[in-house]
Amino acid sequence: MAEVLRVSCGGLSPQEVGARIELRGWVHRRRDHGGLVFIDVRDRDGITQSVFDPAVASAFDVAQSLRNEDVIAVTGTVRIRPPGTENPKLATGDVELAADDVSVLARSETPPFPVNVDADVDESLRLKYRYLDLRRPRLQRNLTIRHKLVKAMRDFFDERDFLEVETPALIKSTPEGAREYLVPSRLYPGDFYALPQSPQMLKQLLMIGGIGRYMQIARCFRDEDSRADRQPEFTQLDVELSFVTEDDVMALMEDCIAYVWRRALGIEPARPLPRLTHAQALRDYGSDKPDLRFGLPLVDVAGTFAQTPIAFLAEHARAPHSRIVAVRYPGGAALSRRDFDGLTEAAKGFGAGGLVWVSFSGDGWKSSIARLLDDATVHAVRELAEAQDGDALLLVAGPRAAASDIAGRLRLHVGERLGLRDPAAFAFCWVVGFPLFEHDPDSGAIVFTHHPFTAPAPGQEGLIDTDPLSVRAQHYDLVLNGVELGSGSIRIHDVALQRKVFEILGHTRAEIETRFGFFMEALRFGAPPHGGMAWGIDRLAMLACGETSIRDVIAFPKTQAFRDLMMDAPSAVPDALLGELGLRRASRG
RNA sequence: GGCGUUGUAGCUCAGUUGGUUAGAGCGCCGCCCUGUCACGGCGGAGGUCGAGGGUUCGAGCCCCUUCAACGUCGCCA
Repeated sequence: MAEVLRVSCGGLSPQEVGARIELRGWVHRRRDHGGLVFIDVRDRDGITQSVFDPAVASAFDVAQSLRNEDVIAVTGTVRIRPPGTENPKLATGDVELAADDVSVLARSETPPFPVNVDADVDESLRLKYRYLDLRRPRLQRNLTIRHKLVKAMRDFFDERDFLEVETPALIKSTPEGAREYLVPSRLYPGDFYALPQSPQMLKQLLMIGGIGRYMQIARCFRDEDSRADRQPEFTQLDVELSFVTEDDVMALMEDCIAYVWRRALGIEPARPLPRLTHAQALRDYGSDKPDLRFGLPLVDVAGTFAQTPIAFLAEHARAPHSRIVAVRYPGGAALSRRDFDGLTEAAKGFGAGGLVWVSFSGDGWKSSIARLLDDATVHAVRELAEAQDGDALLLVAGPRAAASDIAGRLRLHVGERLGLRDPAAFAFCWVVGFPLFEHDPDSGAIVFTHHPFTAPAPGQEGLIDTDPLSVRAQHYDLVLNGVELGSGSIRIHDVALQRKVFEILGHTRAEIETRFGFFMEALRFGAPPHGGMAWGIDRLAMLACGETSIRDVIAFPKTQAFRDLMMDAPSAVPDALLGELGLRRASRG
C-alpha cells in the first residue's frame, strides 16, 4: 500500500490527485444520500469533502453513523470531482477524498449551538461553551489575525535590537490610579502582592538597569467595571527606550504600526500619521481621541450670538470659558421633526440641556428656535459652519469642556447615522501636547493627566511650582478610529523632579517613601533619560478584525460583570484554604 | 453603583386587548434516497415561557422583587 500522507483539511488541491491521504478533523456536515454519504471534514485550515461508497461497507456504515462535531480520521484517495459537481464555494472544491477507511476518534454530543455556521448565538452561551465557539470561522479568523499582529510586533522590535523582557505579575501594591487586584501571601499572612496595572515602573527600572531597548507583550490587570472594550485583564505591547525624545518614540511607533498593519493585514496606512495637539483635538473634534475617518469638525459660532436676545446663548457667547459649537449634519434638512427630537434626546443623553438646530434649503431656513432667530444671525452661523443647501446645523452651548464633549459625541452620532464610521477604514492619528496636570472638577485637586512619571516639556520644569496647570507634558497618544490605542511619554529621570511632582499631587514625603521608595532610590543611581509607550493589543486586534468588542479577539474572555462563564470563576474556596492564607470570610451583607 | 435592552423548544425567533391544547424555521431522532455541498422526501419527539411573589375567574402577556447576558453613564493614573 502506498504511503499515507497527512494533510490538513484546507490543503488539498488537484496536485494531490491519486495520493493516499489521511484527513483528521471534525465532522462539519454529513449529507447522507442513502446509497452515498458525503462527510465534510473540518480543521483550522479548511474543509474537505470526503465521499463514502457502499462498496466499502465497513467505512460506509461508520460514515452513516457520524454526527456533526464527531472527530474522525478518514483515509482514501484524492480524486478530481466528477464534472459539474465542483464546489466553487470551497477552496478544496475541485477535489474530494474517495474514502475507504474511517475511524472515529471521539464522538460528540449534539452541540448546544450550531458550530458549522457563524450564526448569531446568545453571547452567554458562546462564553460558556467557548471551546465550541472557538471552532467557528469568526474566532478562528480573529485569533489568526491577532497572532499575526503580535508576531509582527515581535519581529519589528527584534529587527531593531530590542529585548523582550518578562516582568513579574506579583508585585508591590502602589495604589495610584486604577483599582488593583490583590493576591494574599501565604508565607506572610496579612500581606499582599498586587497584580500590575501595567509594568510602568518595572520598565523604567529596566532602563535604569541598562537594558536600553525593551519590549514586552505584557498582561495587565485592573479591577474596574468593564465595557465593550475592556476586560479585567488585558494585554499591552509595552515599549521603553533610553536616550530618546518624544519624536524618536513617535517615529519608532509609527514605523511599528505601519509594519504591523502591512504584515498582518496587508494594508499600508497613509503616512505620516496626522498629528494634532490636545487643544486642537478638543477644539475641532470635542475629544482627545478623535475619529478622523470623517470630517465634520466642530465650528465655534459664539461670535454670531454676541448681541442675541436669547438668554442662554448670550450667556455662553460672552462667558470666557464657554463655547457655542456647531456640528454640521450633511443632508440634515431632510430630517423630520421626529428625527430632530431624536437628536435632541441623544444630545441630552450626552449631558446637554437641550439642542438647537437650524436647517437650510434653497429658499430659506427652519429652526427649533425659529421665532427667536433673525436672518442675519442665521446666515452668519451658516457662513461660519459652511453649511450647504440641504444641511442642518446642531448647536451646543455651554462651559468649554462640557460643550466640547457633547458636540464631539454629537459629531460621532451624526457620523454613525450617515455611515461615515466605516469599520474597514483605518484613520490613525497622534495626539500630542497634553497638559501635565489637570484640575479635577469634583475634588478641586490637581491630578495628573497621564501618570506621575511623565516628564514636563523641556524648560517648563520651573512652571511646576508657579503655574502647574500650564505645564505641557512630553506625552503622546496614538488614536485609531476614535479609540485610544495607546499612550506614551518621556519619563522623569531626575529624582528631585519626581519628588516635586508627587508633592504637587498632594503626597507627603512619608507617603512617597512608603509607596515608591524603591523607585525613588533607583533614580539616584544613574537613571538614563528614557521614554516609551504602551498599546492596548486587545483594542488594536478588535479594530483590525472589524469587531466592536474585545471579547471577540480574546480566546477566553470574561463577561461584562467579570465572570468566567466557562470555568465559573470567581468561585468560593474551602475555608481551610483561606486560613492558610491568613484570610477570614466576611459575612455577606 | 445608576439607567436601558433582552430573557418563550437544543439554536434563532414569532406569540394580537389578559381567554380553550404556546407556534415557525433550523437542529435532533426514525425511515427512504448513488453526486450532494444550507442535499431532498416522509414521519416523530421536544416547553418550569429566566426565577420568586402579586393582581385576576383566568397571566408568556399586567405589577413588584430578583438573577443573568449585553449596552450605557460613573469609573478606568
